Amino acid sequence: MKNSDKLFQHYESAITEGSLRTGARLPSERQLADTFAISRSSVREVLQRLNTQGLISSKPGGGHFASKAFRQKTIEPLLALFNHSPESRFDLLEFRHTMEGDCAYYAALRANELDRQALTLAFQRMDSAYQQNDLQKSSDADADFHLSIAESSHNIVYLHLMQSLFEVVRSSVFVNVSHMVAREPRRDILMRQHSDIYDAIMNAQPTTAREAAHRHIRYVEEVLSDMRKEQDRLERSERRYSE
Amino acid sequence: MKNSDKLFQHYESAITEGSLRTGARLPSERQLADTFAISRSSVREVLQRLNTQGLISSKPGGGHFASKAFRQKTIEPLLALFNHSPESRFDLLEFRHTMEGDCAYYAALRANELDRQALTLAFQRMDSAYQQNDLQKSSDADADFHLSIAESSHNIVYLHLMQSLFEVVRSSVFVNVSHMVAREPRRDILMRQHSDIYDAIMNAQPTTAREAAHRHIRYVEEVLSDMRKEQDRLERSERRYSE
DNA sequence: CTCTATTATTGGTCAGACCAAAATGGTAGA
DNA sequence: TCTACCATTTTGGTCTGACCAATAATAGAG
Repeated sequence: MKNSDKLFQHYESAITEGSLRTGARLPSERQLADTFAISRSSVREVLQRLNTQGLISSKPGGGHFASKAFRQKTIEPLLALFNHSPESRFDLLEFRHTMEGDCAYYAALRANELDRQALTLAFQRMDSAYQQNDLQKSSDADADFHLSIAESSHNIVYLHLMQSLFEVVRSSVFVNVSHMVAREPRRDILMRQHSDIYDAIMNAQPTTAREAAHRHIRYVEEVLSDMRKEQDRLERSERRYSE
Repeated sequence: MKNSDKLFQHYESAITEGSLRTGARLPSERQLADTFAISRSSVREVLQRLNTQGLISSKPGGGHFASKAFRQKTIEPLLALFNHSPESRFDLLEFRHTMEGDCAYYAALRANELDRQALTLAFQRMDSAYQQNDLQKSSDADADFHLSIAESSHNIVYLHLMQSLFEVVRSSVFVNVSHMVAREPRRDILMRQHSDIYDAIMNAQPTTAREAAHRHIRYVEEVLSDMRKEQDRLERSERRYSE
């Protein structure tokens, strides 16, 4: 156990446990170095670590201050990716194109009676959510529907990945379905596509199911691409006005 | 924007996006300080930050390495699954069947000159490893080859998942290639399949590449299935003797 | 007492040094 | 030819002392 770790641990627990109230100022770097009997360089490295964990914030010339103790859970790797390279969203869709197709294929091939019941339930919930025009509920039900398909595929890897992906999608505003269904024609088209996938699986037609899933993802891809262009235009016009 | 942030950002994205492979070694602190024109202290503070984010791990006297813990998190639950329900290995192969096909497809579609060079290098290394009959080296080179394909696909999600999967494969004894290549005819067949994929990508024939990849995975599936039956027989006979 | 200008303190950065662990390379021996 | 061992170099970890710019504290002028 390194000596500097003692300092880190001390303040980590002090802040997360609340014994250091938010906004409280830490001793100066030189003082910390003195009291903990380590060099200032080491102190600074510890402070940097606390900083990246969001436990403190630093002001040049001012000091280091305990900040809100919310410890951000380690970011989901894929999510981290999305946050600072937005174009990767289309990479995700490209991958979903691959995956959802085969997933639906295997689901149509293997779904048993229990799977069919669960799938039907998810489908009906999604249908009513769409008709109620409840964006949040629609989005959740949509995810549930796709997850049910993954479960019906009886392949643990597909299920696991689908869960992870929707975790990402849920927290990524852009890819979220809720923005797509705002316009009615889109909503109907989407629902029709879902219905196609559902029917193919229930009728045990693997190839048809795969094709329906492909069509679905391709459409989502198109809509998102359109939305992106729209947003770009919007931003450009805003820039024009602010100049 | 601090100057040292450039360094942080550089390696943060490099690791999350996968352009730095798991376990890859970063330049030494002194060298980083030199190339980024900042002091070694600042470099160290950045490295500490990367460290607390779990992006790198450091060994005294050794170096700083792109951490595998990061990617493992995506797949951790999957890994646990593998260990105590062996039949899920075939689920993994089923998924690879889906993924590697399209991955090769996009690689053939998009590989640029740099990708081709890397791919060629990986292919040659794998070839010589197979011929030397070095099981460990073959297995590593095999993974490298498939990773190079994922890189050539220019899709971050594919790359990320492929890396994660091989992390699993590496730690799962069974699916490891090394057990397959023990028999010479299999080795030759595998190498021939790899060669097919390689050629298709280099000749920019997406559909051919996808089919070659499918054949490859299907063969792996068969071999593993045979090996499993063999092992079952072995265990049964052992039980007979021990009774 | 208020406002301002000076001073001290603080974080941010740098350069140079030393240590111990680890990797490297070469050499002697089998 | 290959292997085991040792010396050298490289690397991360730590320390010291210095300088700058932003901030906070203080003293002095009004």
